[in-house]
Amino acid sequence: MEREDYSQVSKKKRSNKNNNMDRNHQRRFSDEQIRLLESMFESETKLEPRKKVQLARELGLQPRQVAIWFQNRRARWKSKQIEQDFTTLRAQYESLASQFESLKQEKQSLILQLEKLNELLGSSSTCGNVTNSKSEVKDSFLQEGLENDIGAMQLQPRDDNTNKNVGELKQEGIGSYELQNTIQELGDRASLGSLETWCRSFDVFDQPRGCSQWLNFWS
DNA sequence: CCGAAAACCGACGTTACTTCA
DNA sequence: TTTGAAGTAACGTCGGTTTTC
Repeated sequence: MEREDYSQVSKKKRSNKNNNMDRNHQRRFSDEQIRLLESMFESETKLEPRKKVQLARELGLQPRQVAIWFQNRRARWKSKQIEQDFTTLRAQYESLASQFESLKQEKQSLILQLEKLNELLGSSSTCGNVTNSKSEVKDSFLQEGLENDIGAMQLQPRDDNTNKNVGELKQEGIGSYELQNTIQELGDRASLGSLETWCRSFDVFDQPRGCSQWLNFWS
């Protein structure tokens, strides 16, 4: 259906508040005019003065009207872009937040394991006999059922001991000093700051198009 | 060549109005 | 029929760039 020109809507009373002729002439451009303007905008969002005059002549409009249409069209395009960017960033944020939540849970579980290991270490150090304490620790590992959980974890390769998993260390018969180092490693792994600092470590919010404002918005 | 004034242009915010649910 | 939200053409202002003198 064709759009109605405002000038043709005789039934409607027009306000006399505004005396400007342009505002009373034609409220909406015709479908054909819009179609041409849109196709022009698709090829170039800014018009050269000569093209503007030519297009205005083709459309039966004033060059000023064409210029204003392009200005408004650019503004509409920009706000659409902002809307799309917002949707994308929100999706990214939600995905990161969920990853963060699961890491927090992992952290909690690591802390629990640490506490148990510290308890074991405390009770073994009171004994004073290294050989005994080693076997007690081993027995306790088996009793607590931690062997599978912790033994499966590959530690960061910082030195000879931490490059091995706990199961291997136990096979070699580790002492309480080595065990403490191992616990320290676990503690390092379990340290998790805020979502923001965690994200920054991946440069997630260091994208070029002003993402800090979104971060501020969501934080 | 340099600098001030004028002209031009685009972005942005706003207004007045229409359309539609 | 009324009303509020959304869309749109046009405007005013401001700041940056180019042109003119």
